[in-house]
Amino acid sequence: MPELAQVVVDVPTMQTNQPYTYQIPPKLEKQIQVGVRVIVPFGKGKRTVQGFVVALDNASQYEGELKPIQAIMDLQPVINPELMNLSKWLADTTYSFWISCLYTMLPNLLKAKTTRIIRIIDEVDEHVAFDIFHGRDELEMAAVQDKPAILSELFKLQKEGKIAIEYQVEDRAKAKTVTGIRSLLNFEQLEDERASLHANAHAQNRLLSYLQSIGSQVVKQKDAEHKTGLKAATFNQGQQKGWLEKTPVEVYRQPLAMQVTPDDAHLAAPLQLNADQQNAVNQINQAIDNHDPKVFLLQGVTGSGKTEVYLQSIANALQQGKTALMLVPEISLTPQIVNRVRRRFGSKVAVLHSSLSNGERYDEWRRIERGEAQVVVGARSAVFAPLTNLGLIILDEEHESSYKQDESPRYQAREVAKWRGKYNQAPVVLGSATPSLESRARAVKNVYHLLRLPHRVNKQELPPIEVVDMRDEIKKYGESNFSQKLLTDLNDRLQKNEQSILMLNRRGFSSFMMCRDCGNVLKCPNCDISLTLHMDTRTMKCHYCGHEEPIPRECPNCHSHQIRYYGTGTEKVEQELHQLLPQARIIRMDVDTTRRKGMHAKLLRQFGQHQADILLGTQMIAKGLDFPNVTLVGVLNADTGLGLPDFRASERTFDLLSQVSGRAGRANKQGKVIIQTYNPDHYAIQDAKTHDYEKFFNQEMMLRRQASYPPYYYTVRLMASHPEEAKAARAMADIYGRLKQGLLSSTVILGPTPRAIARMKRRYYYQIVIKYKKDPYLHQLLFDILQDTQSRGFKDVQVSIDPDPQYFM
DNA sequence: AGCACGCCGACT
DNA sequence: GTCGGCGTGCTC
Repeated sequence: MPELAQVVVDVPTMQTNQPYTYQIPPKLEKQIQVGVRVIVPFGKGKRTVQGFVVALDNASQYEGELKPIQAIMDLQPVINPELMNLSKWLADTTYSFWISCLYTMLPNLLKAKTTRIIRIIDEVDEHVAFDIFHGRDELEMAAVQDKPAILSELFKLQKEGKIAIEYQVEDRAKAKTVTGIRSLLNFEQLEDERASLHANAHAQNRLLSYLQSIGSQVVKQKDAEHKTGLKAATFNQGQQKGWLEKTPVEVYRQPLAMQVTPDDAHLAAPLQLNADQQNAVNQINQAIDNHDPKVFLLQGVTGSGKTEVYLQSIANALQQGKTALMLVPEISLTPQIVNRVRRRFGSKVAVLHSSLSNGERYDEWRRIERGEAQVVVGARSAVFAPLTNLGLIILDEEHESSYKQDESPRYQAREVAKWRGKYNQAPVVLGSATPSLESRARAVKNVYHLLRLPHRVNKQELPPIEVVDMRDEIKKYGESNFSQKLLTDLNDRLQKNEQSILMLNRRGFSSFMMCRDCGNVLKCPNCDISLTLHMDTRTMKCHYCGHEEPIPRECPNCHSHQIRYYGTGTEKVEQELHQLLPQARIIRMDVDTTRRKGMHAKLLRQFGQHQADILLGTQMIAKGLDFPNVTLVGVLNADTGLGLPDFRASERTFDLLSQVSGRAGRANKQGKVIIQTYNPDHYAIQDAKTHDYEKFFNQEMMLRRQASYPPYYYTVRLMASHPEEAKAARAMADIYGRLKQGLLSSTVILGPTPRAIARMKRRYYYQIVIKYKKDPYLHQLLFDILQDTQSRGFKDVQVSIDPDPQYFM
């Protein structure tokens, strides 16, 4: 029996980013396992924290006295051996805390909430008892946290021993329960009860029979009522008479209650594959069967039937007794795709949406963890789904930037998927119509295995794309979001009773209030950014810190009333469209109209049922939607992303236009795409127009090579922030010096420069970008820098490191 | 993070 | 002379 446990504690700092050794008390030694959560004393005082057991041991190098583990939170490990290994690798490669990585892999509910409670333990004077404690004998620390006067008073009382601070670690993970019943008597005893009943007590008589029929089982009371037709009151009588007892029964919450999970007997059959699809499935299946952790890049034009390839490969993995993980970008985690997987695999499927409540997410997670679901579909964080015996991992739309988490731990789900593939000896399939340059370049070098689906399943041509030069339009017809060409075609579709999709590209775009007299733009008081108008709440909001203020009636600078709203939001476009095409029925989809749970699905369903003629939306409508009656797709402003100081701007624009084009003419009707732009000659737009990925790839690779960007170079971004600009700049200059000295001369260090949005949440940001091919010193040096900046000499400076950043701005 | 220790300025 | 500010270091 091991006597010691190595525990990673929930204190996310660089200094505590290591396991601590604890004694295992004899009464806990049978229950303790690697991967369970524990409560341990940590530091001075009575402070306790949650932690994870990461190893069991018999000896420790630590000289001091070891404290004992106070309690175990889990009966079974919540982190299995694979995820334990993964968490360590994740912390190392993303420069983040081990504890943060462990929590990232689990549903939120397993993160403990610690509360500090102040309790009166001796006589205090009336002022304290009433003004601070409100007549009670305890108080939550959080209530007085930001009141320094009270805090210092409490501090004194603590010194005098009149109050004490208690720490409570509270486990929020609660299974949902309903009332269940269980018989307290055996068959004969129940029979005896029956003998003493009145002859007309039919209900009770029936209850007794029912109790006899269930034996010692626990049954949900609702089910029992349903089965017997008896009322709750009868069960209460039974309880009073001592026939039965009520006991909680654990149930899963019903996240998709509205959607039908088909009966496993009525699952949809696989579709017939074409030769290319069959070849892809064969190769993937072979890798599954041979435990070959190969990475496939499945490059297929929109409508080429990638999803069917995924589904049939998953089916094969299941047949081999293995499990499968399918990741899709959040934005395309639509009911359409989810239902398709459910129709094929029924109750074997677990879905991890971002829109699940914490409780629902916890329930789905437990279904996976207990092996009740063998197929998981989900967005980025589902890559940590606790599936065992993985046979296949799929990443759909692998080029999507949402696979990278933009806060610590800044992991790239694609890399995590590859790690798990290797660990499980399972193939990984990266699917895309427009692969990221990184992935395609690896396929060229045979690091990945390229599979192509060059033909659309219905043999239909890709829709013709027409590019409209908006500079000409404005000269001829004045300012409008709609070209004559687009209006004519929209009208035409209305006549034919066909549908259209309009997309407003919101990237690099802001809608703001500006004064026409003095040019003053309304800005956030905390951040270096203009406020955005939100009509739904009638406020101006800051997208970075959440600051909110009323819409001004006059300019705060010159008090002119000529303050107006600029920029194009979906709302404004919708209004304009109503004026231009009064007869058209429009559904608008953006963050405002889809915020409420289930609205996303509802709006899409309405559009699918042709309750509207035009679907107007932001990027969220570009992916994965498949409406057979849509024959026109319009992009109102194709190039707003091109102007951004971002080396992936062209790639993103090309992807977006290619994706959105795929929405037109999916069934047997010929579709058409109109792209409005101010940069009609840009290669990203021209190549999208001709559906020429290869040409775009070659052109973009050339530019990346010239400028030493990925995939030719790796990149890391360092950011430092401080409430005072000079302190942030100074810290960064310091870091620059250390990098310059410690790294190879072939490594390029850019900066330090203020970030594009230099001030956010009252802090100033500076950044450095490092470009390198291979630098053996980099990894350790970055860790050293993190360590040092979090201790001395860098007071209040926050430093963070972003490996392989998605944006440089 | 949260707490203690220890070193300097401004008060009873 | 002490009280309390904050910079520094440690938590098994």
